[in-house]
Amino acid sequence: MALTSEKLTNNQQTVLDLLEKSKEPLKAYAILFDIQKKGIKAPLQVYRALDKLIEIGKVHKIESKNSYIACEHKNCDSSTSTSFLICETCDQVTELKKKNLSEYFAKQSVQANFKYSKHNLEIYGVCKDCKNKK
Amino acid sequence: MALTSEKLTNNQQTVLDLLEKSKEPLKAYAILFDIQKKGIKAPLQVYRALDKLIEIGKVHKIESKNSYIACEHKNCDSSTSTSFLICETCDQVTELKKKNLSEYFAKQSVQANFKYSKHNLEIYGVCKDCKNKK
DNA sequence: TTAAAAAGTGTTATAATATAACATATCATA
DNA sequence: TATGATATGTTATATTATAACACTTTTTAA
Repeated sequence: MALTSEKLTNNQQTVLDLLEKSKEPLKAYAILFDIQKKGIKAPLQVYRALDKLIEIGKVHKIESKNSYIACEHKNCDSSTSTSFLICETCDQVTELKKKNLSEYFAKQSVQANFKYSKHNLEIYGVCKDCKNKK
Repeated sequence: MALTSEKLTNNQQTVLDLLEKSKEPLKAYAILFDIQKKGIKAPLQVYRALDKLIEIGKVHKIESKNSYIACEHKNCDSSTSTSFLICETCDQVTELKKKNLSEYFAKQSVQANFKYSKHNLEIYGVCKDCKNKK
């Protein structure tokens, strides 16, 4: 079965729905707090749902913030690489398409005699909206 | 006073010495365990030393591994950006020089109308040594 | 179709990572 | 030498994440 049409369980769908509604990345315990009304009571239920969603590429983890965000790309079927623009002012996160970047990193890696497999990139700065507000 | 000649305190020097001896990145509690014989007894003492060492650019954090590594570059005076090659086989980490990468990311950011400030890049793959061992 | 395998659930407990708060000490420097 | 900044030692606690186990549901394939 294609990953993109994979059927989610209730817990997985509940967590994904919340992340897709959110403008910012959410922390696991913030997710837990928000969905307790839907019968999810324990951290493990959240972490297990997140693990699966990450595995199928619907959710990404932002490592430097211990936060999770729904993938913005339609039909994303991969959890391998992630690239983000993170606004230091408003915490909004934008996901970069990764094809060019992956190719660039693969090239850079070759120079170090290193076989590229995947990457996480977190770029910090000021987003469009916050630049304009100044 | 130039950052590169900044005098370290005993705790800071003890933590830095350990990280510089290590082939791999170390976790905070692993550092604590290793230096308890030197009078450091509590996690906070380690975290405070790490905070300072990171601030002056002598140590970097590898976010996806919650681990810390001594900077390989002489006279590194900045904690802003980091770029690593991380071997999935042996856990060795190589730090990439960041100038080219920073310029590249700054350019990529402009396209998204985003003002680049700094980045963390973690590239996973197989290092030279592990490729050869196969 | 049904038995076996795989995946998911609910729950309690606990591990691993990191910071708060506060009293005291050290050090640079004016 | 006092004063302000930085660091220290300590206890307690917050935050993030996983282990273990019994049970249920779904998928697969004989």
